Amino acid sequence: MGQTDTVTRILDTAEVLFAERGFAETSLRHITSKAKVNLAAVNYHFGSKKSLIQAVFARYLTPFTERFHAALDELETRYAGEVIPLEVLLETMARTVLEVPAERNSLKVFMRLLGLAYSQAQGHLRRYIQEEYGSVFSRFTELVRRATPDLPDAERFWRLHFMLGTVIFTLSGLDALRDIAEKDYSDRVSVRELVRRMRPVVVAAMSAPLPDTVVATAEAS
Amino acid sequence: MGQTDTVTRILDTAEVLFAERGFAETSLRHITSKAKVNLAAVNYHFGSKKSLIQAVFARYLTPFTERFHAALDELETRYAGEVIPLEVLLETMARTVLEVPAERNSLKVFMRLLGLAYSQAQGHLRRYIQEEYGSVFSRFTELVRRATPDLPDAERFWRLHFMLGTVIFTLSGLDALRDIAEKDYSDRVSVRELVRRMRPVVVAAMSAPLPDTVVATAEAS
DNA sequence: TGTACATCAGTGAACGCGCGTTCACTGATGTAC
DNA sequence: TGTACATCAGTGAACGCGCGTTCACTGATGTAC
Repeated sequence: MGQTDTVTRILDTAEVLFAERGFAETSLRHITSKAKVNLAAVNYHFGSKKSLIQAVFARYLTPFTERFHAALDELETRYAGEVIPLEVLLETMARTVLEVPAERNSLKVFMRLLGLAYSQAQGHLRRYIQEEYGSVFSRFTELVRRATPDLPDAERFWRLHFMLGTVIFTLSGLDALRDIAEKDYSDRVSVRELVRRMRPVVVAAMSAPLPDTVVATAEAS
Repeated sequence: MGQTDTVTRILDTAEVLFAERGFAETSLRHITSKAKVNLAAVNYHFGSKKSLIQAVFARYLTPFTERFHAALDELETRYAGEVIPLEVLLETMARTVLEVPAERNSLKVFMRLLGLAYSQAQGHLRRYIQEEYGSVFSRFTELVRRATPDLPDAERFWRLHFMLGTVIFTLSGLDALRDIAEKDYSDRVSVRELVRRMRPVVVAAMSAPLPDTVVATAEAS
């Protein structure tokens, strides 16, 4: 068994188990026994469990960042200084998000990892992701700013995070929600299908009217 | 130290630590030492760590369910068989959500706990919440159904959860987001202010056009 | 060409540690007669 | 009224267990001379 093989088997198994059960709840023993690899191999190849977790993320984030930058380059060239419409920006992001994990593993796993990373309050993970993701996300928000010139900056900030909440919550809690949807509505959805359903919702949310400037206590209509 | 005191100290400390660090990452030793209570007291009063987690939820959900039922009773009386508008339903839920934790602890903690509960894929917690408090949510979604008669059932389910994601993500990561908003946009918001900003976004999201081919996909209800 | 040594992926067993839980016990208060 | 017993919140120490990590080791392959 060559190095590449062992390392890959560990990463493949780890990402699935992490997504299924969370980081703390997944032991190295579970990973290595399922991957049919020696227990000590994780520490030999990655140094620690923490580094293994970061390595799992890197396999997604590095190609994502690369492709998203490329996609934005392409858009900027195509629109040649013109404002890129919001729908196009969102569509491009969605396409890139769907594209990258499709080459390796499922989007669900990636999103659950992202959701877990966000819900880790102490967050060495969030900091690590910020470093990998930061530049491409800033670039994206700047383009969104130009596409929504009537939105006050603070309002746009909050709405983007409202939508980030939608995406992360839905896709990271996917199994739970899918169980309920199937039980109550006989509705079996793929991740792709869900992302498609989110699109008009996100566009409508970003284009919603501004809240009333006067804070009223209870307005019935 | 009377029973009430010990039990309350455990619950008060546990909910804060769970919200900060997650369930698996918070040990009983950490809880009991911070609460200045004997380690064995948790198992004495609650039976197990799992039951303690459920008890923490019950302290929020029981009063919430009670008040929300009462608020819906009042609405149904007021509208006397007429359809209750979506805005009114959302406003009523928002008011109840804001009201309950204000009596005890912070809304932020409650939302973080909810977010954690949903992201546990294994989900004894989700099942517990569903069993104990499902009825009030069913009642609410039935009223939402009447207020949005043009939305397919499955679509409404997903959109309600998209919005649940917005609320949980935003309010549970409140401190961090608020810091960024203030630093970058000089925008200081209260929780009440944020909920006000969410209202038009949520209404727009629920009223968004259906995705292109949604009816064509396999779901025969 | 043969010999000696270096490198390195991989291994099996053990390490110490923190975990949730258990258990025999205490001491205060309530209750029966 | 006094005595005996019951109840119950709370305690201190220990239990067994699974955890991440370490370490001395193997065995295959590469390299120097």
